[in-house]
Amino acid sequence: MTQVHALNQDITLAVIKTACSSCNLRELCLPYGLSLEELERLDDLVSTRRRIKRGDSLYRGSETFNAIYAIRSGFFKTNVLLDDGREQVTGFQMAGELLGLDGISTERHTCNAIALEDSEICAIPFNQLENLSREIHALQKHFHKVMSREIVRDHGVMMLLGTMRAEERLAAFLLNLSQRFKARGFSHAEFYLRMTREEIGSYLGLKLETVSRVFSRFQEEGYIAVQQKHIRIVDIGGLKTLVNHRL
Amino acid sequence: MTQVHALNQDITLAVIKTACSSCNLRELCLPYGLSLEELERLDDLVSTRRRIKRGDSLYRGSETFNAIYAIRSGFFKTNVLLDDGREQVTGFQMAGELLGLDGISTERHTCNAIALEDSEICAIPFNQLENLSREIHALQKHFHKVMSREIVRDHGVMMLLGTMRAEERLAAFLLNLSQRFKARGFSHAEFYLRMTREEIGSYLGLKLETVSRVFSRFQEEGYIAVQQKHIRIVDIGGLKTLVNHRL
DNA sequence: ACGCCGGGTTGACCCAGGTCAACCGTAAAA
DNA sequence: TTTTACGGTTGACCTGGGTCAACCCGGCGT
Repeated sequence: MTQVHALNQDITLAVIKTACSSCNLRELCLPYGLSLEELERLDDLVSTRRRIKRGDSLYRGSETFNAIYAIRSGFFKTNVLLDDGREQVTGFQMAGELLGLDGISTERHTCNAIALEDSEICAIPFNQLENLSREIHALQKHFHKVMSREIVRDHGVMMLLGTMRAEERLAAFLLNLSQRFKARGFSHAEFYLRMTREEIGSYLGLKLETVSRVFSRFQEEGYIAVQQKHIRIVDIGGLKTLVNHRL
Repeated sequence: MTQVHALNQDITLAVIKTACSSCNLRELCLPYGLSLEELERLDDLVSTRRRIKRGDSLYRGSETFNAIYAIRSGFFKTNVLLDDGREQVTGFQMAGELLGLDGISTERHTCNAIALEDSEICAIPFNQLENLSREIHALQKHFHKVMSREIVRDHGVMMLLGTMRAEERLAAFLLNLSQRFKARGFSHAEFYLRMTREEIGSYLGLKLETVSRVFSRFQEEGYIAVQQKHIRIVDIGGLKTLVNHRL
């Protein structure tokens, strides 16, 4: 069993060995703003690339932390579980985004990262990243910005959870996804949701039935066309209006 | 007018000139884990100390970012405003905690930091902090941990806003304050709330009336004694039970 | 081809917490 | 000392979204 697993890993490593310097996500990801020479030094550091199958976890809460992860392809959710079983999805992450920043503070992960589709990740040993970022100013600067961006993003979610009604939350959610797909060169108007209604609900502080109902209402009112996980945004301006102006 | 202001600042600076190395918050704050020699280098960096009067803001959203702030004494809230006037309080900060980390990502502040009582802060120019943290390994490490801790904290708030009922939120809120006061050497069982019911409500995604009612109910049920802003926790175990076990 | 199952939709009903409004207490202003 | 104003409390009522339950649909395993 262990042997088979190890074998699989070797094959996996061989297949997807790819460098930051040739990764088309480098402008979204950690290498942003680095010179070619600096990029190569980062390459040396990112030795481990790994596939994660849909439903498997990249890491789990309470595991010891020693690396952060960049998503090469695929889609993840992070969640936190309460003793009594309640789940809070704390984020959805897509290609070019970093996972695991939560683990730095206590040197243990504080949430679970679960692949919502077959994914590939690059593991970046954190100690080495700290070492390198002491030498490469641009890397240090960018890493700090990435961490800070995460904090700002979380404040946005707090705003959403604390002051918005269901329709506003879902409109904001769709607009956010749309904008992120667009930044990755995909259509901003048409995409597949990788997560279930229940996961969306957990993220937005709503029940799955409410998510479903609001999607239906959005469709009736001509904002979007939904069919299961397929979303087409028909009236993006309408959604934007929904978010900011209380009815 | 400007002259008077400048004069006041001079006096202020003279009065509260104090070094990190002799600050009794150093174990909670940025200097954590530094050697004496390292501490002195950090001292050089923290040149500006400033008083903020109750109600005044330390910084406002969209101001350009160039320093982070350590609270020497006092109490702050941070908030974000929506176009239509809705406010979301994103956090309450007390002595030894850092403010302004949100500004790193875009080099502009993304929220307002407002003093809830007369306070004193130390401004730490961020560029210089980055420079120094490239030289002092322990400083770099600790700064990363502080940023990460902020992310973890925000996940906690998301959990609270996304899955908890009003009583659970308020119990969690009181326990959190209690624990932070304790860490600063104050009573963990008896303290003054620096914020209004409305601000608590905004932070917890509740209306001020609900906050008031739940406090009254907690009092009836013997968990706490409230009188206006004065809180005494009578049954800390009871509150803890409330948080984790859905009734 | 069929049945199963997990995810999604929809309806009927309910309740936690929001809303609106009256009133109170304390602390600063006059 | 009195006045005023702001924060807090409490009550009556309302409603958005939760709950419970039935049903639907599409993909997968047999």
